[in-house]
Amino acid sequence: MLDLKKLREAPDIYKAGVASKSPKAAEMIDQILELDKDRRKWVAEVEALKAERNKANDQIAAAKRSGQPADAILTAMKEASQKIKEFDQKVGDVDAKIGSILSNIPNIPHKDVPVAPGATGNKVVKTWGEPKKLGFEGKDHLDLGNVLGWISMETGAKITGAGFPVYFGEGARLQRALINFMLDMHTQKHGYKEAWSPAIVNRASMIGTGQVPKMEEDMYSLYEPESEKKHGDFFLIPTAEVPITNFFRDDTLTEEQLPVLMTGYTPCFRREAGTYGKDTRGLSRVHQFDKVELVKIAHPDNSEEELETLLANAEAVLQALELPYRVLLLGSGDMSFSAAKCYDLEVWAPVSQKWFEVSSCSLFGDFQARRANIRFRRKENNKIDFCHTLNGSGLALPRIVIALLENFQTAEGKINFPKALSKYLS
RNA sequence: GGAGAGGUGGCAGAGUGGUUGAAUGCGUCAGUCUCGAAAACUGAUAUACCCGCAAGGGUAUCGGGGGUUCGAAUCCCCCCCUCUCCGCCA
Repeated sequence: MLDLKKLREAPDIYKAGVASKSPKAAEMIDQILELDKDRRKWVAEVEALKAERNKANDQIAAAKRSGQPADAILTAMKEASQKIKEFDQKVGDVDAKIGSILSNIPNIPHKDVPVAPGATGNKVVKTWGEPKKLGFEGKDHLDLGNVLGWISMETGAKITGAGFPVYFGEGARLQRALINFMLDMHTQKHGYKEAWSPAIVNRASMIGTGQVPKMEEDMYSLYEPESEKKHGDFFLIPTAEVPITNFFRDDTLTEEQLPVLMTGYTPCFRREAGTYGKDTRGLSRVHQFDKVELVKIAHPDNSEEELETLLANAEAVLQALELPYRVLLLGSGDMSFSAAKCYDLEVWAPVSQKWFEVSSCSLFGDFQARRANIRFRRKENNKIDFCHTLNGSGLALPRIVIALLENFQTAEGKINFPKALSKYLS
């Protein structure tokens, strides 16, 4: 959620910022400013009326106490109250309109972000390791997974539907191994506190981190509007970012508590509507997957540095797994709705001959904190201010499995997992 | 799922239609006292929004939403949450 006050003061800066992510959304800013003018007019009027009514109420109370009649004020106030109700309605309507438009306007990019449409602004800022050459004709991850009996897309399709992989044997164990390996690293080496959370959240949480209302269609929803019985307005989480960030919704933290560093494993559920036929082979794009997430609630003064360490924490996983990767700084057109600055980590798969995105490390500024009302109190002046939020995958499993299988396969069709995993796979 | 009790400021806890943004206690902060500290005393101690350069003024907020009323923490309705008992269950 953008700050309406700042938007009012510097509309052009915001318009340019929003336009660099979504030209269409930028048009909505003028609408908002118009409505805001309206709103303030009505607020001023209704509040003046209420002030009058409050005074009259005191008079009525005083009259009653001393046994005087108050009929004249009473009838006058009856009318005023009717008017107040009408004006309140108007204010409420405008508020709702502003709120619904504002909640559909994306965050504006940080100054470091290249401004360019689509993915054209993305910049490779780092590469680590050498893209591997196998020296023999390898299989891609799905063929390997099938031959080894570790991955079955067919079984998943039978019990659920397309895009729900089932893992068997060592393939199943590999999931557990990766989750434990990553959680141990982040809690023991990087100072994160582990959380284990529900995978179902309410609407307020989805709004808090920005998935709803804009991307509601991409979310699995448990709401059944046509049903007589209530099933609650619930969603399956698309990422642990949602529950973990919302732990702090409506909280006012002390300055000493910042930064909050939290990690957690959860399953993630994504409808991926409209992406059919694009990079969908095997594990590249699935509807349910597992992920270890990193979340930070940071002080606004040093949130940019926190993004760099968050990125380094995610990179450490890939380095330990000896997987060649590159870091992309996303351009404005390719960033997610809520992000102000975002790095993608992409890992190389030598048989698929592709880079696979395994992590997005994002700084949201106060965009999510405003929506979720996550604040802190400054020690020096006792004033309350919004926190900054950050998060990044650390990491998502399926594409790591792709990279592990393809990079570490032997000519004999076996997998020689990197040392870092031996403790978890032995 | 059934029955009951409850949800008030940072915390505890009054308040059942009118000078209650909310008694009182605790906590916190500042001051007095002290070599310093404790104690005691004095004062301060919410958030959001609107008007205003500011000083300041105004409005709203007692789990959330709606209603009754000139006026709601207080009355009515719906929802959420917590606790106790029963049922069910990994």
